Amino acid sequence: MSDPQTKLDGSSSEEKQDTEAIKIPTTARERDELDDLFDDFVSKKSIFINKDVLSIRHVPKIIPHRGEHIKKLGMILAPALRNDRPSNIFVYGKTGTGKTLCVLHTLNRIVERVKGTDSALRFAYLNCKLKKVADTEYRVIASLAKELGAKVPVTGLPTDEVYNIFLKKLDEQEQVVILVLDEIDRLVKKTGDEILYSLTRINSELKKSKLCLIGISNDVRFIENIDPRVKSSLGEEELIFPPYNALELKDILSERATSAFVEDSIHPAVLPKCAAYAAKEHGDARRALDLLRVAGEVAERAAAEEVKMDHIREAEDKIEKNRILELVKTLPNQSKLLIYSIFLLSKNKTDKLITGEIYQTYAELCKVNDNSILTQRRISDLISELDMLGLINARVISKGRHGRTREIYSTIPTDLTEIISEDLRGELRL
DNA sequence: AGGTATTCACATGAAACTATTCTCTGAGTTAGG
DNA sequence: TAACTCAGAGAATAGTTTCATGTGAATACCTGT
Repeated sequence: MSDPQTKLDGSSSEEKQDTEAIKIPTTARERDELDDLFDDFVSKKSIFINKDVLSIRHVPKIIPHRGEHIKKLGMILAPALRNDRPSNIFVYGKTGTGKTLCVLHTLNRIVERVKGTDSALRFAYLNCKLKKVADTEYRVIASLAKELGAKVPVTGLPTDEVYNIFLKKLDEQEQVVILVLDEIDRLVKKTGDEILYSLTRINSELKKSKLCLIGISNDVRFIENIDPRVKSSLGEEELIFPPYNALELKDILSERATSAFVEDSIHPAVLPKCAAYAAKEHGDARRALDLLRVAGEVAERAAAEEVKMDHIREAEDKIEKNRILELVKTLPNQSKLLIYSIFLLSKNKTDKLITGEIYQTYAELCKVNDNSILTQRRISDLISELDMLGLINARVISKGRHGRTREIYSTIPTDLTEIISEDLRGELRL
């Protein structure tokens, strides 16, 4: 999959089968533009060697500028090698600072080390952000139990029953189990800290096995307002991941770029530019990698042999547009109607809009679309939400005798509003 | 001219209501001993 | 008989509505010069 050569081979043979299946004799067809395009693509050298290296899921062998952290993690977790319980760890850092990466890397290495010996050690990783998987107490415990190989029904059992199943499975054999709870702050925000309390207390109920918890959070204030008992036991060891600065980001990028791109296919100014862009956004390595990947794709599509600054600029634009598009797509229907009315109004009007006229347009749209009309009170809240998302700009002003209202204008570039409007029109049957 | 009161058009808060999702329970079903 | 499945009840939650109160400055009105 990762090797472009095999990928191309695979798809071309598939294509052949397909054409045979629907019985279009290739010889009878005139060569057309598409054939040329495919030929071009196949014959041309790709500037990528392995694009997967730039994806978020990729776990690289070398993690630059996190040596200290990995070492510390290793030191804390090392007792597991001797079948002792390592201290619980609380890991904190903003998104894209390499928390998850370092933890998984260290755990993989430990498991690798244990392989072949008789000490039993395993780890389970759970991302609490994922809806429908780990966003309630029941689901977390059920997922954990599943990770350990127990069968748990999706619903129908009392929580403590699932808890018992989990406990039983855990205590089946003599082993050290390391539990990684990623984005633990979300879990606690949604369900409270009871699970954490029971998980931190679980060791006293276990006879054979030992459990070690690693909590990963994006939010440092999170640890301040949880149950002090949980706090002290989860935070036996704490590890803070500071954001990367531009120089470190550049190192990370060049590290990955060497295995992702063909040699000499990146203009020297490109990596610093990517790094600077991400450093601006609180040192998020994810962003930097994303930008580089998209820039590479842009360059490849433009048949360039080198990723240049122009490609970066285009990629930046593209990523931003994608972000907005995704954001709008995931909005609830009522908000979509609202934003569509804002687009409609701002098309015919140059100056700023106010809540009242938006509400009117929205109400009419609802009628046409056979949708229930929300109250102005609610719309007022929805407008604030759109403002927080950065889709519109709104501020409260007082117009004296003419009352107090919000001044609103869309911050989305006009060419994008056209695209979104088209989408919405189709989706909302307007 | 200067000061005060009014007024507009919503903003903002709190409480109440509603629909949906979770969790729990008990009853029915199934499979294996 | 244990394990599983499932429907229904109650609890929790998110989304909304209703009602009440707050807000800031343009404007209307008043007062004294």
